[in-house]
Amino acid sequence: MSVLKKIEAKLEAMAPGDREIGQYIVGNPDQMLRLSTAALAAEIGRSQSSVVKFSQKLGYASYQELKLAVSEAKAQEWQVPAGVIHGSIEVGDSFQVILKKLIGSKLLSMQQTVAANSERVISRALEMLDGARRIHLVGVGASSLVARDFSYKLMKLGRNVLHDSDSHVQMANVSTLGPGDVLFALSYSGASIETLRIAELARKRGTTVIAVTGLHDNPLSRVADIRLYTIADEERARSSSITARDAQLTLTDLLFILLVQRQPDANDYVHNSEMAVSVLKADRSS
Amino acid sequence: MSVLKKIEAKLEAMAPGDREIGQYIVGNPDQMLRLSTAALAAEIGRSQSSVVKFSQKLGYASYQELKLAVSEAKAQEWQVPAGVIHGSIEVGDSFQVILKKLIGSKLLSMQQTVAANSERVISRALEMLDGARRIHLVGVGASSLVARDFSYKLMKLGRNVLHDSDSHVQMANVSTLGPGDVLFALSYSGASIETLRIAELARKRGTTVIAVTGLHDNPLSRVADIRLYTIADEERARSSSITARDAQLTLTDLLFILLVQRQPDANDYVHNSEMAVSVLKADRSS
DNA sequence: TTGGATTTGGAATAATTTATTCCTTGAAAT
DNA sequence: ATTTCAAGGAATAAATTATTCCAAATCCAA
Repeated sequence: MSVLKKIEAKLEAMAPGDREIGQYIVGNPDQMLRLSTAALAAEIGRSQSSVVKFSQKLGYASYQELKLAVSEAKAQEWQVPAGVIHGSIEVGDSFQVILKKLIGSKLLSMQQTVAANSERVISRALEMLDGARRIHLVGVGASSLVARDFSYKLMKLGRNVLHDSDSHVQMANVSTLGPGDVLFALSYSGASIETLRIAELARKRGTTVIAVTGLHDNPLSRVADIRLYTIADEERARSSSITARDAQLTLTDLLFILLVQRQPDANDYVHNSEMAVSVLKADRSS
Repeated sequence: MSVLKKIEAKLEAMAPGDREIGQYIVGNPDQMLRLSTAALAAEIGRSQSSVVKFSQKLGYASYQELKLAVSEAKAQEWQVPAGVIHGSIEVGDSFQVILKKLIGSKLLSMQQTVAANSERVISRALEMLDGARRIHLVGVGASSLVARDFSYKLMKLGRNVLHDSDSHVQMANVSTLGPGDVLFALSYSGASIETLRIAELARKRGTTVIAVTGLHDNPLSRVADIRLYTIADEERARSSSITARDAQLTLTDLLFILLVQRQPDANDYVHNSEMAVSVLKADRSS
């Protein structure tokens, strides 16, 4: 946990003097970094020594160490840039601000998505995908694109994959599935009717269903054998479809890479398929 | 630019003593953060005052300021986790390491991609897209998925969009284009034959061509009126298709958001299209 | 070359900052 | 009421940082 969070958490239990110091640091980390113990003490009307003692009570060897920790904490915060999480992209924003907010939201959804899925569940999903006779990928709308992207990657690994962007075709394909096959269903809402029906049908036929949905209760994940979750900033319609897609891609990319890890000859497959495609490239200098 | 890069750049022009100090800091930023001027001086066998002077020559008011700058620089580095840039995902990597590397590469390509396109070029592209009678999106393979994703978004804004994943159909569509239309062509290599031919044809018909390619010389961007660039970690086949796609998406997402910004009624369009889709959702609790 | 000018960089020292010690105060416990 | 102990500040010691000054090295121009 970052120092700032740690201080914030302990604030309650602190003596009044220490609390004032803590509040100041949490509230003004930037200033604090450029203040000496005496200056900080003056800022809040306390003694210089109390600031030093504050640092030590938190377990740091020196005030400088505390500063380093604060600096680091602020850095981690950059990762999820200040003001980004709670502020959607606004009409008045400058180009630079939009860039920061866009990348910030993307990063946040990626991080939260990987954090939302335990290694255990991921490796169960891997087992299933790895052992599957056939993998059927379903999704509609934007999720369909992610499904297709994942299907390309799985094909590169020589897997037996089924995907069509037309949900009727998807439905028709389900009737050929059975035990030993895997249905990989993507839907951020977890409520897309077509995807849901297909998952239900597959389940009935004994096919293992892996669902990738948002982290809210939803019908699709209730149907599934293995539940994977994606996190996007739901509130903001303007960016939500972007981050929901990024989250899904992060998850499928992760699964792909982990499959490559456990398939010794994966590089050959990938290499061969890339060679094959390169025949369709023009000479770059032509 | 980060202090470390700045120091590295100036290293050449420095006096021997300063160079030694600079090298140490660049090489051991972590240690440096915990060293006093005297300790750092002792470390490399120089005088304490020379360290102070070094800080001042770099334009910092004090050694502490330099430390803050270094700490910040290191923080930015964290964003692109240490070892990620130069290390691809290896077979022996643990789950946690893979997560970090994956997100690290994704973040890096997003950041570098937005940095690679000047605001000027982006706004020219926007002008074109905004004023276009029709927008024709082309791309094959993975780029086709990005093209489709972008086309969905443009449709949400009520734009006149043309896209088909079949390159023959794409080609057929080109013949209906003319001046006032825009061709948006995606290809990381910039050498996909179909996309290239389509772009050439469109150009001949007076259509404005916007190309999104990797940052190397390539035939597609040579044909284009407006050149946008994507950055991916080329070297590593295993992740390159992932980051190339992420870079393309970052760019198209950015364009989409900027279009929303300049279209006053955009929210209505987006809202309406989302309402329309929600008819196809099951009740989440059902 | 040679002699002045400039730069480099260290020693000494001043100034500032940090850490410790010691003491007072006040609140809780007995 | 007395003891105990935590809180917190004043004083001071220790350390770190900044400045000044000077010697040596280096660079130029004549």
